[in-house]
Amino acid sequence: MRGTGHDLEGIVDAALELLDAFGLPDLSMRRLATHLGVQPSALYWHVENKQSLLAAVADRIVGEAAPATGVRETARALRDALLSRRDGAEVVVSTAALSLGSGALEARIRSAYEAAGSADPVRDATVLAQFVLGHTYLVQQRMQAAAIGAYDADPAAVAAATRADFEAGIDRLTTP
Amino acid sequence: MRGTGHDLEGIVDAALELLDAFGLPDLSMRRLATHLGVQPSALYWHVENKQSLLAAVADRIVGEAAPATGVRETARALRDALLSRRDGAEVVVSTAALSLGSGALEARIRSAYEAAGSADPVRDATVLAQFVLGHTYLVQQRMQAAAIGAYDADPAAVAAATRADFEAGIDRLTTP
DNA sequence: GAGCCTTCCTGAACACCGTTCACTGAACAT
DNA sequence: ATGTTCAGTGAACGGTGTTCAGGAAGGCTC
Repeated sequence: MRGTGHDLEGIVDAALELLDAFGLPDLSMRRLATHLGVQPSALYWHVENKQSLLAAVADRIVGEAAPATGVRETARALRDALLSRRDGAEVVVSTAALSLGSGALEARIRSAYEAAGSADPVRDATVLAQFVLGHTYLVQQRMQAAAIGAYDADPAAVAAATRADFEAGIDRLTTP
Repeated sequence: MRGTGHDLEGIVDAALELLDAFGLPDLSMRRLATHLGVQPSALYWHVENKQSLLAAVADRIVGEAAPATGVRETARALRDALLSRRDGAEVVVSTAALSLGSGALEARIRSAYEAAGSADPVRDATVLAQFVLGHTYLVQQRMQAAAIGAYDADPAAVAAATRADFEAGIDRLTTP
């Protein structure tokens, strides 16, 4: 059903729904196809790979980050964007080499540094992007672990504590 | 054949060999079993999961980092340890929640901070560990991409440039 | 020495996975 | 009418992690 007219955008939409609902490990091409009312092989008309599909998903996640002015604000907006989708950080990081979903992320940080008059915006952006991605990946992993099993219970407390960690990090990294 | 006497340590050894030889995506339980001259199901007597196996591998990778004194030196030693194994950073990061392979990594950084008389060693260690892991993961990904296809050719040049990025990062993060 | 219990492994199966490929319609252009 | 392009089907291929009943071998106790 749903007959005709699937394009890459619609597929990415569906993938994001499944991602939020079931998480990255359970986001399979077969599941995605079923969700779109289509045979799995049909996806390969629109998409070359699962990898490239995930890259498109990563680009969308990064692209949905709220606009912001200033380096710190940009970093916060990007962190929030990754955290707003289940396994968002993992998707973006794992497709960083091709996407460049993290290329887009780094580019946004870089232009913020340029606007702020940095002496070496490329290096500054590289370093800050590495911190943002590492931090967010580990935080999200920990939040999921807290949601499932034991660890240290309350995810809200985890969110607050990690937010403070993040502020400490960008504070050190953005004050020369 | 090879009859009796496989323990977790030997399995981790074999897994590390396969990791270096073929990379993480091609490190399957079946391949690992074949490499040990054993049926795949035999592995599950020694190991609960593939995940927990990878966690043990991650612990080993981190544990092999050279001893070092000082925060910066510790961070460098850990980065080198992750880079010395193919896909080492990915293995450590992806098993961070359970391992805690990154727990061990963070603990080493923390004690370095304590020895240096940090006011808040826990937060400092968390932040620096997040940077080290994010940086190393992305660097290793890029180096592999450079080794395979295009990107920007020479891996040695990539190594030098990323090393400078790393120094810039730990410099900012370790000077209050 | 006989029986048992623990340790380690086999062999087969289950339910998936990403991906390929020949083929089929429908829509549109000539 | 005819041919081309778009979009999707259905079946298959080789691989994956994991489970489970069973079996062989060594050490313990009676």
